[in-house]
Amino acid sequence: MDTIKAEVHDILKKAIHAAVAAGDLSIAEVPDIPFSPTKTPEHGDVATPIALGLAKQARMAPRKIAEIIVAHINLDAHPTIRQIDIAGAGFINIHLADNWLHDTLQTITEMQSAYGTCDKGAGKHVQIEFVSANPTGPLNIVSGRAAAVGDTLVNLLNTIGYKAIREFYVNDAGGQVQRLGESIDIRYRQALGEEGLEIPEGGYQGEYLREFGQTIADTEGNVYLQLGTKERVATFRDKGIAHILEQQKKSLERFGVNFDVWSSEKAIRESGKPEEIVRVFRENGCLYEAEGATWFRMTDFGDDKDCVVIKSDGEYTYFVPDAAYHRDKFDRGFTTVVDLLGPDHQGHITHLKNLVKALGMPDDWLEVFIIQQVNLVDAEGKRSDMSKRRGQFLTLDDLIDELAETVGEQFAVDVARYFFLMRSNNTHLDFNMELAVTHASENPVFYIQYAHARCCSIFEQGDEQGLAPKPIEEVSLKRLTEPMEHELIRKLAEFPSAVLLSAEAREAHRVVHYLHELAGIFHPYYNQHRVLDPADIEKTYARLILIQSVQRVLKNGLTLLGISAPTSM
RNA sequence: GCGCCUAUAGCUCAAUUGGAUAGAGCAACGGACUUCUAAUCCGUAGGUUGCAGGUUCGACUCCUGCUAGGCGUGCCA
Repeated sequence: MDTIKAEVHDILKKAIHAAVAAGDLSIAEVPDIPFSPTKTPEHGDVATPIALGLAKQARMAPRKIAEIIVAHINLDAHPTIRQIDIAGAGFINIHLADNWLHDTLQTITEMQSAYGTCDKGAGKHVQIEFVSANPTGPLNIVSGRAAAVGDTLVNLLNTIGYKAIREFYVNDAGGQVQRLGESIDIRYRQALGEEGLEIPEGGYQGEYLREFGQTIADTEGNVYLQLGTKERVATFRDKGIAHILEQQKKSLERFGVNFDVWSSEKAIRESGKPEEIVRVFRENGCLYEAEGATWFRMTDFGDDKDCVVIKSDGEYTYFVPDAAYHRDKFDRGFTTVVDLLGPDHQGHITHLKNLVKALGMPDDWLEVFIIQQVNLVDAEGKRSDMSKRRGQFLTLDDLIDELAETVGEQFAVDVARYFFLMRSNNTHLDFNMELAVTHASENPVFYIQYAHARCCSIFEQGDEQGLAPKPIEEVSLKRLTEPMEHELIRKLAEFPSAVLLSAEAREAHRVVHYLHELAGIFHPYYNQHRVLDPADIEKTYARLILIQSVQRVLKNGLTLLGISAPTSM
């Protein structure tokens, strides 16, 4: 598709230049030629609104311009183009010759799992940082959504030629983990029978810490009571971080997400980089002292308030290690860095960008996206709130457990990933547990998987009937004459550009929709036309090639999303 | 108060970044299994794209002002 588009692009450009040279068209310069979607077959295979765009410059009616451009195309010289129409307000609709369709099938057959890849991002290194949940509790559902999106984005970027990695930033330093230590301390002492204790304000109430405290008490007894409070809390903090991080890793692995790099905030703080960052900020005049603290001039970057970077007690606020961490990313040589943040970090985006700017990194080097919140919706459609602090929330593991009860472990992961990926990043996602569990069979993910399974089933049946696929060279693809076959191949040809668009926009949901559309053409085709037809062997072989291609694209697409492609259902 | 996000069919969401008649899935209604898997298909119905202006050949998309909801908002990350 991309090569054919390039070819058509070239032909149109030459035609416009020829029209200008001949004096038929008077325009200062030829803009880039855009392509518009062709929603119906009548609009051809490739369409462009270029004539509409030139109307103002050329001071001519769009349809007239389209006619002039088309008049300068010699159809005989371009066998790939079967027919050119001018339609609507002045759209140029191009119908391609059938051998283009055959070339598409040829390409898919040759490339197999590589179909959809390109080298657009060759030589560029991208880091995607996502999840990065505090090591203070089990991963919640928003983290699950971020995990699915980040994981898929990395797949997409690698597919279009980037070298992309998954990175998790562990916030294992600072106030939050301090309160984790304090909370575990309370639970531990409670487990040993101490009474009148309460989790302090801002601490973690969750049941998981009660269990953890109990486990420590059971296995190690009261040895920690001999330590001073400060030392004991610090010990529990470190034990807690290690324990919870391990749980988080397990959850992510179960969800099919494997990070390439785990970074530690503690390590960053101890690396000397924060001091260096502060020095640079100070030298650049970004800092000043007030009220016993050190402030960063966010207002110099257009923000309405300055921010404290060093507290009056001498500790850094999160801005310093965050800036140092991004400096670290830059020093590691990434051409682009993508941060996927949770919904409660919206205000942090501009701060982060300002800090990075103050460190002299290019404006477009850092991309920040918010993965919006996930609302759990119950049977009545009522939204339930999630608060980690209050300890009432559904974890990613709970979600998969619950789905697995009905559809099994593998499909549970598939369904959860699909749900998380089906919406654009910054829309709030309503996750209807009841629907996902009780109406599992109506879930859209099965629609796509079922299409794949049906393809597999055809080959199984074919084998039994002695109708195994033949090599494409020995098949007469001209036998694919049905309009639906034409439509199917057009959709297959779109796959690489769907992947490219999705990756460049950092929007994984586009691939989901693409696959759903592909399945939406395949199922009706399957219903109306028999592939295996012993009465017409030639047609059967041609259709088997088509089905192989559909199966291949479905599988490649599902693999990008981390969703399985079952051979039977 | 200020900043960011969101508002599209009864519900949940798309719309290739300004293009042709705004599309899917649920839910509703009516049909199709002696034929490669009915987790499927075919059909019907459903809209002033929150409101009011503006920009232009053309607006769900961009600009301004409203309205409603969510998140955030100087020593948490």
